[in-house]
Amino acid sequence: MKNRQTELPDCTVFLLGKAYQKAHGDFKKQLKPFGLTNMQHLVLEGLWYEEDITAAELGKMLILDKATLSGVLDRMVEGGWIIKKQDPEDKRVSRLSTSGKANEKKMQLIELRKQANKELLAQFNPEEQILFKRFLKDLVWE
Amino acid sequence: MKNRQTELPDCTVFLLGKAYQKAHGDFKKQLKPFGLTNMQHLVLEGLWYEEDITAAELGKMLILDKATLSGVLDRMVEGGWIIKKQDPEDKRVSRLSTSGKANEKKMQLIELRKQANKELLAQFNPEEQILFKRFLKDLVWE
DNA sequence: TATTAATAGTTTGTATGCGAAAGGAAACTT
DNA sequence: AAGTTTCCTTTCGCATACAAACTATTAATA
Repeated sequence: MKNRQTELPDCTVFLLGKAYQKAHGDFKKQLKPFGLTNMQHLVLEGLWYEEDITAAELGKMLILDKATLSGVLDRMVEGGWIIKKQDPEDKRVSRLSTSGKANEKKMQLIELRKQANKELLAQFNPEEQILFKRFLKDLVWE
Repeated sequence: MKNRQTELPDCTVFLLGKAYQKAHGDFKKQLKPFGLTNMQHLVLEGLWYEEDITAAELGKMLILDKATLSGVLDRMVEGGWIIKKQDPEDKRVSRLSTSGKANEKKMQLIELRKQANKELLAQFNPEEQILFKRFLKDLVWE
């Protein structure tokens, strides 16, 4: 990663991708001991933020394609991280909740994310951190 | 995309991923008429920057895993975008070059990327643009 | 020089990511 | 109530990503 950017075109899309790649990779390593992927951790955070929601609602919250989410949820049910129940009111709907196994590690996993974010931004001063996050939010939500 | 971030944890890794997802998706749409994926476009840019390099060198330039690159290059050879030749000096090495079909569209494709970047950053003023790019570079290259 | 180590690429397996189409269910229309 | 539309989700196909194992080849060294 010591390859100076003199070698590369001044492309923000590229930079954004590589910055994400790095942040994603770093967090991935920290999650490995737990047997969770980044996506699975994100789903847990989403469900802890709002329990018993539908897959569609979760997808909206996390800005995830329903097609992507479908497979992720299946693997998480298999892995015993979440529970998926058909809504009795509306049979189209899957209601999602976290498992006991997941909840046992809740504090630990949330702390892990906080730490990862702190480390990611450690090289910036507080004002820069605020600014950077503002930029990202502006990009995501126009 | 009107889902305000009040719904989401203050997670920079997440924001970075979503900002990338959006930038990537926007550019993807613009590339579709050309029959190129974002990755394939990136490879062409890399080869126009430095022709006749090896897959390993390209991977280093673009910060790409060799396993990922291997498949991408295969599909690009199939699609007639690049030419892959075994190096006569070192039989392990593949030397890469762009095809005539690719070179015909070179100016157009480079312009497309420049436009995409301009649009991505359009909501920021010049100072903010510089700052944002600096932040990203700092993240990627520490 | 025979052996070992390092390098370049491919392959395999798992997990995203998304477009498109399909399936099932509920809501709406006439 | 039959027909249409809309909604939630899954499935399929293709394209990244990356770890790990493997092949082929070259370099290093004992």
